[in-house]
Amino acid sequence: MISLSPSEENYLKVIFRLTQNEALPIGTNDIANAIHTKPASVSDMIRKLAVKGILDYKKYHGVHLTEKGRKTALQVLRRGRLWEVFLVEKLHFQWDQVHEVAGQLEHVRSPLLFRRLDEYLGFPKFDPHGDPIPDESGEWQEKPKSKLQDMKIAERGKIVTVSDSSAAFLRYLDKVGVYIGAKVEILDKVEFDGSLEIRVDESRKLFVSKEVSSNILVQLFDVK
Amino acid sequence: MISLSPSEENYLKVIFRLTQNEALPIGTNDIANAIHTKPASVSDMIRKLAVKGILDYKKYHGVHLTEKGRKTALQVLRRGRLWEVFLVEKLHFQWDQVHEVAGQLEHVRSPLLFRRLDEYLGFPKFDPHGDPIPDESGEWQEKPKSKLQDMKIAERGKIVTVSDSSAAFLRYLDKVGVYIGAKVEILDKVEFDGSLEIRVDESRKLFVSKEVSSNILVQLFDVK
DNA sequence: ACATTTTTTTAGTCAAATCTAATATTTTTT
DNA sequence: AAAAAATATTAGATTTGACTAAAAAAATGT
Repeated sequence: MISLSPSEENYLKVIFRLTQNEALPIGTNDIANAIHTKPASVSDMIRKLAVKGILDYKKYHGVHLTEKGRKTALQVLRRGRLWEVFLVEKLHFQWDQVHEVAGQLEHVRSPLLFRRLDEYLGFPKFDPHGDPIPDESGEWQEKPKSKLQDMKIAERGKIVTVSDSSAAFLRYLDKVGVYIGAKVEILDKVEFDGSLEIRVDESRKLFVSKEVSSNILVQLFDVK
Repeated sequence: MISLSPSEENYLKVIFRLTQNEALPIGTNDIANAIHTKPASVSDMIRKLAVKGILDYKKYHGVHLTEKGRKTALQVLRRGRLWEVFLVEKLHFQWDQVHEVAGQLEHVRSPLLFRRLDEYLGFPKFDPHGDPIPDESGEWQEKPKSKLQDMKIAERGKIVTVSDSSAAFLRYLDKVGVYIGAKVEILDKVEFDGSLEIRVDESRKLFVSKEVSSNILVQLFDVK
């Protein structure tokens, strides 16, 4: 196994995340932005990671992780997400308090520690945000998606996709402030027309029609 | 609260330990030795810590922690020892496996984390090696000491002091390889003369007379 | 008391990771 | 297609923590 510094691990994690979400080529500005550093520093680090065989890099043409880079990134994610589960389930952190601490803990190096922690937590497959936890060989389960329309009252989840991507629909979502990644909670279901009252991002309340809620796909959060 | 780098924290911890044990002035060589670095690096770091008000330092005259330094050191110890309890009690590490991992974990910064961890572990007063865990304000309980002579068969502990410090006695202890900090386990007690068969440091077996074992003070390890 | 040994400090390098300022390349606009 | 804007890279500086080699101070032995 290759050994990276905490700083290198942070770059790797961010590059992995950015290259997953967007198929677009990702640039030094994106990375610099995500990691609170300057583009010049990113250029330096990218060259270094390329030498280590973590990613392929051609000047002015963005980066793309190698298989080795992908595997390594998954292990960093694994460590961070296991800690997140620990912090929420055992130490009763709120799920928005875990990020900073997990970000420090994830750089601790000890295979035994993570094997034991995993076991202690009952081999969780998802972290408190619903993101999958890779196993030691980098495999993970996708969390099943359900229609917003099919959720029950009081259930909560995160919006992950839409099944209708017409401009009209997307424009509507934008207007009412519903976006990929937003947290939703079902407040009420109206029998008559199948419309829903939902809460978005723990704050705004909103009514959506059955047509709309049938085209929004959500990952449910674990209940407890 | 003052903020130190992991490296500074390591120096601080070692200086605290060395100045506790030995009343003698401790030198750059001692520190360099304990921390696997070179005396020259110690000189540099000492000057830096003096500037931060962690210790007093006069060229060629050793160091002595300020009150601020002592308080800060106790918090580092607290963090490391809480993790040691966690690793042994929850993740079932052997107590000789915890050191390296706890040494990484202790540099994680988050007051909330340690308050919650402390609570989760049931506010332990001692770590798995029997060392006391300071509370948030730096107070700790001394572990009671008992005579080696008074231990029962199969009990284990760590030698912490001797009540006879004559040269003859110390020379004897030296000769048979018994020293402050050594782990002992009672293997057998001889009714006839009160002598003991003990195991030192998980390896060597040794017989000691009643006179000897009455002058050796031990901290018992927790049974479980 | 002075020579030797040990300990401590200084001076000068080095590597990692960052930064700023300047330059180079690509993309977008007109 | 040239000018302007955005993005990426290099060059050079800085900080942190370490190192080696050499000088300085203190301790020790005879």
